[in-house]
Amino acid sequence: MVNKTTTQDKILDAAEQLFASTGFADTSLRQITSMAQVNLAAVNYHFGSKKELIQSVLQRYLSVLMPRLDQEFSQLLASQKQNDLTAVLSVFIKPLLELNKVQHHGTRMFLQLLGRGYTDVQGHLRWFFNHHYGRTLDKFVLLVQQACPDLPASEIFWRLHFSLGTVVFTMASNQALQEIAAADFNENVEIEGVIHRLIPYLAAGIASPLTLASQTH
Amino acid sequence: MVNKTTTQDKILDAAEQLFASTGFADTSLRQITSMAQVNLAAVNYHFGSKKELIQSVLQRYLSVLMPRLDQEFSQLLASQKQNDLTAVLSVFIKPLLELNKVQHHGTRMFLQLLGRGYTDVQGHLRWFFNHHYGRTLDKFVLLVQQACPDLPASEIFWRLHFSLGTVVFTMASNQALQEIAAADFNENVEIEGVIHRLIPYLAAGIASPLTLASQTH
DNA sequence: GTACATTTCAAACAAGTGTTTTAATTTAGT
DNA sequence: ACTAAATTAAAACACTTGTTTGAAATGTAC
Repeated sequence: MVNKTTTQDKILDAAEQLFASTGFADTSLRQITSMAQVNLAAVNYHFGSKKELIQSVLQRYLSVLMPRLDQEFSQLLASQKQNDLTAVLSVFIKPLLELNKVQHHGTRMFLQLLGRGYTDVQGHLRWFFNHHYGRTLDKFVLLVQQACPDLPASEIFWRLHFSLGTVVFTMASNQALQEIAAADFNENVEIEGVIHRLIPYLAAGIASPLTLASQTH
Repeated sequence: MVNKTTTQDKILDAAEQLFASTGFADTSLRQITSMAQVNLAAVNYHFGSKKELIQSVLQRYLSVLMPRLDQEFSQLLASQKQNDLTAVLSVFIKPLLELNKVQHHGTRMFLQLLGRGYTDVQGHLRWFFNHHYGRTLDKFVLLVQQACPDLPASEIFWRLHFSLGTVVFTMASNQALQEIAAADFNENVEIEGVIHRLIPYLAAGIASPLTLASQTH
């Protein structure tokens, strides 16, 4: 037997694709099982419920990505040299692009899914993520604080969430954006190109000087 | 008879609140009509369909906001002086905050709805917006281009969408963010405060210098 | 090959959805 | 006050959703 894909994997692959393009709420189990060419009941048999299927789809990527990120963060924290913001943000690039190895269109799909996960959110995904990977996130925040010693913690909080918005939104609507860019500017940017445009934008925003306005409000 | 609120308004008020907190897809007409204390069929009678109700909820704000913005943009375009980015972005502040006059928690609700509208999007809202307010949007893009003459149009395209992501995401999760900020930093920031933190962040990101990386990808 | 556990399958289930229908009621015009 | 239009009301409709059931099929160990 060559290259036997299990029922679980067929479901995960189909679900991933449909969730990314249609969202979690607007994708039915019947769509998923039909595309995966498995029986409807297989989802509940193998994953328990739709909610657990959603988590499994994300977990397939997160379980690879997050330990890698954690390791990179720890390494940067250990090296005592002064890290600038661009360097800290660039840590994401390699681990993210390596997701293409776990699945065919790994990076793009995963980021799009992550976008969906944060916007469709009813709560359980947010909890799931913080519960499993909160420690890793803390290391990242610490690195940003070290790179921006002049910014108060509250300001960094807001700016990191602003940045999260940029990333999440860009990735959730990545496909549409790339199509527009291709049509309007004859630009064929892969996901890698978007990431490289993103980092200087984010770095400039996060490190922007404190203004009088932002202090008095 | 004093202060008679029509059925339509009762529906709009309830729908607005539920859409903002639960999203469009996850809010049922029965929830809406029950909160509004009107008959279920009233939605289809007065608005035609759920889809049209969603558009009406947004339209109540957009029909006030967009003409005001359009006027401000035209005014800036007419004045021949060199506009810097912060000035262009600041144009949004006053018209946005004036939405509080059309409804009690106007600005916050509207921005949260707008966030939902762009993330839940199945397409019809995006079309609706571009169809009605595309011209106004073009003026804004022109102003940004004038403020950043060194940036190619394609780069501006990407950075404006990055910024859109920040705004949309921040507003969609505005309530949660304010609660966290209040708990962690003893900060009680109103919507106005968030906007004033947002503008320098966005301005710095949009105007960030071109790097080698962003040019070669 | 028999026995046991795992997996697949078709069908039904219970609950929820947006929408339509038909009749009752209220409102407005003359 | 009468008539006609606009609005409200309760009920049913047609459909989709996630989940469960119980029997058939498949795989595995002895």
